[in-house]
Amino acid sequence: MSESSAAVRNTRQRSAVSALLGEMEGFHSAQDLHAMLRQRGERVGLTTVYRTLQGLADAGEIDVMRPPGGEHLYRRCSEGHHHHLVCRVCGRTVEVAGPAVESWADRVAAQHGYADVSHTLEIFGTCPTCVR
Amino acid sequence: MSESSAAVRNTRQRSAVSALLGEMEGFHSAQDLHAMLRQRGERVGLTTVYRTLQGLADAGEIDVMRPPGGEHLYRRCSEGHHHHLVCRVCGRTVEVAGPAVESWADRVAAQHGYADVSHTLEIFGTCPTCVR
DNA sequence: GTGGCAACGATAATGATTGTCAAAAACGCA
DNA sequence: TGCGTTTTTGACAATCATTATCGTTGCCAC
Repeated sequence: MSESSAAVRNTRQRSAVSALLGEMEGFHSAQDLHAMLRQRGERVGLTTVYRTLQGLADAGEIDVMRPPGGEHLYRRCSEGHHHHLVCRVCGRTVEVAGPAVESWADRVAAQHGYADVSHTLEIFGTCPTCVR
Repeated sequence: MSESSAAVRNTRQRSAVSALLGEMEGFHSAQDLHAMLRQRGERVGLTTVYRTLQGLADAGEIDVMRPPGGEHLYRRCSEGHHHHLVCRVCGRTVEVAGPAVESWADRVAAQHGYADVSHTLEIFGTCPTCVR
């Protein structure tokens, strides 16, 4: 019943997922990542991949994006809070920071008395390459 | 063969869905709306509700929200482009406009050469009532 | 009235995510 | 280092919103 028992253990599978994310560029779905691990010969269950990704996301170590009509995509990205500019065609992604937006969201929420504020923001467009 | 052949027909079901949305407050899922129509004795298929909602959303007549981990929610709301501040607990929703955010998003996208820009933004928090 | 064609709708299919639970692995401690 | 406890794992089943199918219905133009 102690509160110190919330130990997170180091397991082979957790390391594998984390390592894979470290080398990957761009966003990938849980199923994607699972398939890649399999190809490498890592023996990891799909369930575990989901759990690990969720854990990492909760811990803020990875970023989750939910494109319209698709599965969740995960990516290791820079520490601070930021958003994504995603190409609608090829998926190319740029990280963008918008301090003004953050403060605006907080301000608006506070005005209405909302507490514990968070937000999601994605920008979609067609990247220069795909425009042609 | 005229270009006017993209006729949208007036059907009982389409009217029913549209009318229901007109009287409802707040966001509701497709399944919700379908159940309500059923209770009223309107005979409408679930498939049709989905199709109709999609059509209305494409036409910009209703608004779609995709809360994390849940189903799509639909709502008839004001014409212009706006965003939502949603209570994480009770779902109470406030429409908010953020002209600064719109222009910021457009500007950022343009800087990176992205065209045909759109974006999604939702703010989540705990409303005053639920905080207590 | 009638014919063409879009809309409907019951049902099945899809597919990502989550729940289950026994077996395996990791960590703390002696 | 060895052992018990507790977390974690993973194969499989379940869930559940959404989409596809396809024969039938009914709107609308003529």
